[in-house]
Amino acid sequence: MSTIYDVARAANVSPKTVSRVLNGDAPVGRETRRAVEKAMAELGYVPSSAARTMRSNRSGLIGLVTGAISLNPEQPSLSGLPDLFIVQGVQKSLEAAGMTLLISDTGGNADRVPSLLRTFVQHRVEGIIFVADYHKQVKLPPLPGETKLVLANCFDAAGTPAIVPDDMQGQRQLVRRMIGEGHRRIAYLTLSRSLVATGLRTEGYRAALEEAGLAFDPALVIEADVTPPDPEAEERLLTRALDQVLALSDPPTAICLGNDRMAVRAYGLLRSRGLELPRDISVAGFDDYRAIAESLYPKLTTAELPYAQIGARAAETLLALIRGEAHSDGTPERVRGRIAWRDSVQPPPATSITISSHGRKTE
Amino acid sequence: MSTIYDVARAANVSPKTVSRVLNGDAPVGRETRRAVEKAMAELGYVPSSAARTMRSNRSGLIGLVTGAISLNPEQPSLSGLPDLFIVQGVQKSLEAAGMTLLISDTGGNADRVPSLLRTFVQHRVEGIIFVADYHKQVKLPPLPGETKLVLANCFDAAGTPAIVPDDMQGQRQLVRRMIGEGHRRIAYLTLSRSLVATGLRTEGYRAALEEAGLAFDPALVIEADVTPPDPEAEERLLTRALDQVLALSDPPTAICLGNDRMAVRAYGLLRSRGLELPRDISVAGFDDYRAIAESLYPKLTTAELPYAQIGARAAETLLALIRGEAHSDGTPERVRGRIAWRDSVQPPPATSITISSHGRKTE
DNA sequence: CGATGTCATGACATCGGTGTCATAATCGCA
DNA sequence: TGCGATTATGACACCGATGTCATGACATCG
Repeated sequence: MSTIYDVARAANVSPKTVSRVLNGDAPVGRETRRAVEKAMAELGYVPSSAARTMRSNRSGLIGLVTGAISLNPEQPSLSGLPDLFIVQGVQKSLEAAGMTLLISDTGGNADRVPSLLRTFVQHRVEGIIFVADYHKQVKLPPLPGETKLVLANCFDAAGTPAIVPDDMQGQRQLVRRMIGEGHRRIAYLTLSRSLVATGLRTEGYRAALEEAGLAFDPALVIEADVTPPDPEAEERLLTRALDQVLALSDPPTAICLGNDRMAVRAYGLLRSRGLELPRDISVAGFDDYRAIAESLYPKLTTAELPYAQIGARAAETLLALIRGEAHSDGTPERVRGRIAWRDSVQPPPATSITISSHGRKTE
Repeated sequence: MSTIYDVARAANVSPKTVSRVLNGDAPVGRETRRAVEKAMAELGYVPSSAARTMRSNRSGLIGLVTGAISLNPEQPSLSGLPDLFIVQGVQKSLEAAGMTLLISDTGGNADRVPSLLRTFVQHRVEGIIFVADYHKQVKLPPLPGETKLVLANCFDAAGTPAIVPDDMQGQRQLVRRMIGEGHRRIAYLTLSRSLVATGLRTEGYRAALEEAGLAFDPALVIEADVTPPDPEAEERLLTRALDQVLALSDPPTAICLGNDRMAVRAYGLLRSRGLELPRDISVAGFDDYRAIAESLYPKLTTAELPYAQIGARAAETLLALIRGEAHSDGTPERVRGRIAWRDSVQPPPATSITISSHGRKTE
């Protein structure tokens, strides 16, 4: 593998001049530059980032830690893959900046984080991005002083720069739009209440109701999922919650589920109770897990978790930190997702509106 | 950041001795070792892989190219994520060997491969793994002579070491087991015939029939999907194919679909035709895309694509190559997946068996 | 016209490890 | 008991870039 010296010799210049051509950090004569470029091409020269790193302390590497890639046989694929979209977003932004991504996976085992970080330090990464599999608070092991760090899809108590999804706005927009379709009684069967997202989304749900002048009915909001995942409990909770809201004297015409996977199960349960979707009742998910949402019939209306954007923003924030631009105001940056409006939410059936004393629409 | 010299001074030894403690490549006195380790701990010393790479030409890095992480907005998530399990498998094996993974994503754009490879060369990766999003033949741009390369989930004409799923055996085992449940008429609605996997799986399907002494009926095998994905065409093809086999005078009691996503759609179509699953008809998928297979009702029986294992084998093969162990026999290594036997395949209904002239079972 | 600044280039030291070779002490065994 | 093998350690050069400083040729300006 040829070196900068080989190129210098071939172009009849000094190595330093070749370096200048490479980095464009000082003027180089037109003819000289041409000669150097020719020599580089002919020799197939590719600079060694190791050598550059050593002298200049810029490795061009960014470390990323995720638990995402990991498939945990015990714990199927609840969180699973989606946060890889975050990685994708990160990668795209970093590549544009000429950085290369070093990805490590905890394999679901938080104990391994220190060891992964050590590997990163060995490679002298210029910054680290920590990606969580779902919106949560984390506590990271202490990092060697100056390390630049950004959190994606999570945040910590120390005010480390963080990018998270705007769960509140997501649910709010979704419910607002459902109300726009004519729904007045909207149930919300949530993920485990222990999740950060659940609190925020419930806020969004209530905000949307309030804006529309609708009363908040606690009977319509039920925690119907658990963390960590447990197929049996999930089944039981969702079934009970569904039956509970359906049995209300004034039952909902639409149901929001905590995520798209819950929505899949809700489809099955509702059908087995003789309801036809989306005619008899509307259903909405959350996450926009496309492999699911687009395959179902009817195609699932849901709120997007803007993973790719979270990744992109995390990368941009980190690059800014590296450039030395102060950035952190201590509050996580919230990224708003789109509403994926598909077919599972339709205007409420006329009968239902009539039955419920909230009828205001015609026919 | 402290260096090996700092450690040497603190431990009162030469830098070379510290190096020996680090690498364990030469005997070091018990007391000396202890002193060095203490000094390293106190100084928080982490060796610079850049420096090591320069002198020893071992970067400890492996490059991995995938189109997988990429989300292509045009082309939803057909292939999408599953091959990330390959990455996971690779990572696990490499980490055990002390290697770090450099991951690059083509973003679905093959033109970017050369540029990604250049980045890898800059970082002096010791080998490269190329991961495809589905089993296919690929043609890679020429690599600088000696580069160690392994293909995962794909293969090329040049006989580059490659690891692929054993599609033939997967389908064969699946069908064999369905036959074991009593099915005699099994339809197979395949993915696009242009896919490598389709040919192999059809072979497997026929092999299983043959072993059971069942005749192969071409009317039961229909191409019912397209590549690249096109929601409209997919819908049309699957609908037509389903109706076609259901209308046969001797209709199937079970249907194999080309993948799990097709199975999801088949669930919907079959139900909308008044069939109850799994009572009236059995359905099987392929891939074992768990987020789907386990969420459906009934839970989908399917053949696993052993992504994690493919990744692990690819990593092991590459490590062997790097160690200089000749390995490539020019034929791709096939990795066999498990059958994920869930609830969607049940014994055929008695009536159906009676009607079909193949009846051999009772009741 | 001399002082100063910019362009273009090179010499040289240096980043932090490790390969090579040398050296001294100790050990095993003929 | 003597000699080759092994243990334990250090001196030194070197990997391939780049930072720093120096130098000469022009250009600009007061």
